[in-house]
Amino acid sequence: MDNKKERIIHAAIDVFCEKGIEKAKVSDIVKKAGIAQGTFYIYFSSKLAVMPSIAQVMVEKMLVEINNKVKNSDSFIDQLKSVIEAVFSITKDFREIQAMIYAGLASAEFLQEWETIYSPYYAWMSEFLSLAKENNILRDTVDPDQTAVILIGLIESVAEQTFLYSHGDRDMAEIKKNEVLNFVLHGLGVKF
Amino acid sequence: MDNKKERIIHAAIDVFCEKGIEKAKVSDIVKKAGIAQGTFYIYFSSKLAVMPSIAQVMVEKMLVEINNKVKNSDSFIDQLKSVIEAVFSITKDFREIQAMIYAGLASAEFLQEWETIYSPYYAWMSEFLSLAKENNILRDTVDPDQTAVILIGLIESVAEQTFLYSHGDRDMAEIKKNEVLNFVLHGLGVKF
Amino acid sequence: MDNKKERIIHAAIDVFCEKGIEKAKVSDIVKKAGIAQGTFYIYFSSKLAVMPSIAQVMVEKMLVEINNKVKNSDSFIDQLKSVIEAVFSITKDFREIQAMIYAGLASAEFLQEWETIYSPYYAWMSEFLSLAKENNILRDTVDPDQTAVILIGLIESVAEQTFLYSHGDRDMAEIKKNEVLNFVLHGLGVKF
Amino acid sequence: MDNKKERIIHAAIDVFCEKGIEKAKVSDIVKKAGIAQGTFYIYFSSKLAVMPSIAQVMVEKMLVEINNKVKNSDSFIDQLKSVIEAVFSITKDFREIQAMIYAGLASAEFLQEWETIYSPYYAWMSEFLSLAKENNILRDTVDPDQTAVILIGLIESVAEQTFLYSHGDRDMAEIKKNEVLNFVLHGLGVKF
DNA sequence: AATGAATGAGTTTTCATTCAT
DNA sequence: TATGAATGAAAACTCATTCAT
Repeated sequence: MDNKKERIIHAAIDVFCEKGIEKAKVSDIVKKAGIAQGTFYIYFSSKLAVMPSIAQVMVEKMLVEINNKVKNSDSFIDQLKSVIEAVFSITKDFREIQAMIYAGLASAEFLQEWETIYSPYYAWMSEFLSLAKENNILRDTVDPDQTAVILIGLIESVAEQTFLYSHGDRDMAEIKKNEVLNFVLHGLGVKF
Repeated sequence: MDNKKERIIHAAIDVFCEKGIEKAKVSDIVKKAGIAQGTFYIYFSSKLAVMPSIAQVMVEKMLVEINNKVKNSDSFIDQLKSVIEAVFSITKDFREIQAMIYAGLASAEFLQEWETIYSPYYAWMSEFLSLAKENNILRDTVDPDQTAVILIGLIESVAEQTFLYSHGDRDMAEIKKNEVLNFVLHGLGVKF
Repeated sequence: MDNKKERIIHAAIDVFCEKGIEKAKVSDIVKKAGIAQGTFYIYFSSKLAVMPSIAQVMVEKMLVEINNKVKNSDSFIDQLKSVIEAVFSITKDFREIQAMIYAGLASAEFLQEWETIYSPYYAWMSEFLSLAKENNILRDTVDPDQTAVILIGLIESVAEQTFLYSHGDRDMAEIKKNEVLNFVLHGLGVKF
Repeated sequence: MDNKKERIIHAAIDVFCEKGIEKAKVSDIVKKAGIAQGTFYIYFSSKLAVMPSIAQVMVEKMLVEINNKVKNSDSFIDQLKSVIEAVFSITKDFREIQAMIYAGLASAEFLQEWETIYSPYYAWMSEFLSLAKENNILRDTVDPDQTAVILIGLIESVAEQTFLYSHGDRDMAEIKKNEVLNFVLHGLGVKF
């Protein structure tokens, strides 16, 4: 059943979060998933081969979080705030996973896959900017596709940096988010 | 000789680039460095303990590249262009290492060290912005420290994305750099 | 259907030829046989339990080949030539299987079975010699049963050696066959 | 030290003899050799990779046994008897190893090696026959190289068959040896 | 009878680290 | 300092066999 594959992926995410990248073992994953060691290898050829599936889940989580936070009725600025909130929130919970995925990219035998997996995320952001541009809220020179990449990279990297160095300092996160919002608003040339 | 330590660090960089974080072995590193297995442990207490040294080298490389490209006599915009050039250039050559360092950060233990290592990089950028702000080139609301983090994250992440997905497409890099420059100029509220 | 059992045996022969004894898996056999993993165990109690059936098939092949080649109307020498031809021919095609069966013998459990399986082969050869002896063609001291073992061992081992070390060299096979024939004729004390 | 490699090879021979092919484990071998598990892999890349070394030792054992038994002062017939004794003796003690080596040959990635390893054995036998031929003891048509192969194959295969099917029956071995001797004397056309 | 996903004990294999030289 | 063979605990991975369907 595909149920088993799901369980492996989610167990893998949990274990990586708890134990960190280096110390996570397949045996931990299967224990958490409640399956036999051998079953793991029916679904994934090796420990590394789970990564694309994890990335997929992370993208899904991100899109769900964004959709939960961003209300169509809100103003563009509020929507942007919500996007930043969403990215910070997911990054806080899954910072290690994100780092692991980046590292996984490096040793990629999967490059083609990664593009496919991430495209919905970039596509959403691009669409979000397109809409705003059509509504004449952004400067004319904004290219939605290019800017989507910039926005995602910018927000994620600041979020990572935030939760990496300021464990528990809640104010710091708020300050960072505000600073990001402010910079992005100017970067996009948002008309108030 | 300190020469040996250097050789270990550079061999480690090479091996991590080639094999990725999971598969790099101490035996590969020492082979490449041309030293004995045991010698490694004279200079580094463990395999992970090389990481800070690698990060250090990367930061140095980055600052050297920036100092080579950025001329004090240039206008702020040209200097910014040069910074972007520098970051893209280093990222192109050492993308895997950057990813690895991010992942290495995750398995912490060294957190304190990391901040010390990276601070010259952030400090340079902050100083760069401070100077521009004093010269009234930027919008008043720019906070140099905060914005340094934003700028570095933004440029690096786009650079990574560029070289990860568009192997060899030279035009793509140019387009991305321009787009980044444009966005940053607006984000900083640069007065032309 | 008994058809399935046949398919398993022949698939097993193929797989053992291709992969060798150590690396052959039940999963390979069932894949080749086009049946489910579990079905294997309906027909054979374990992986090793196929071996006797394989040996049986090999003996049958050998006897069929001999019966095809050896004509009753031929002279003894021509019949002997044909026997050598037959053994060389089968060995050429199934060298790996023969070796595997020898190895399989080692892990016994089935010793009794093996004797039963091989006896028709030895019996044929013994009968062949008995007839010649009755016709006064062989030296008086030939013991048909003992000599059958000698003859089979002799021909098979040279054939194996031939096809193992002289891949594709057709002349070599002819030379070896002639040498074997010559030696055996003297060994049997054949009266011309 | 090369001492370790030796110990692994001899432990491997012991274990294969005791446990049979299928059931021998690397862990058994290292236990018997008195070394660590990992040490095995310094000297041999896998369990199968020990085989050529084992074959080498077997050839050496055989030549030592032959040299012990065959006295130059003996008549050719007595020398031949001693050769048969030697081959039967070694086969009795290491039948499983021989079978394993044959099977190993089948899955050969080592074919080239095997020829080199076995050549001293064939060379000895060829030289043995050459000498007898020069002394006019054999029929003129004997080709020493070809006949060496025939002789070795003949004696070994009967010996294997003997110890496989007549466990403990000492008389049977004697009968077989006599029969082989007799057949070979005729085959070689030995002049009494 | 047939299936094939699941099992998990058993094995191989790895590799960071040590230590006698 | 430098060496590199040796270690062995720890991990990955295999695969014959079972069993619910």
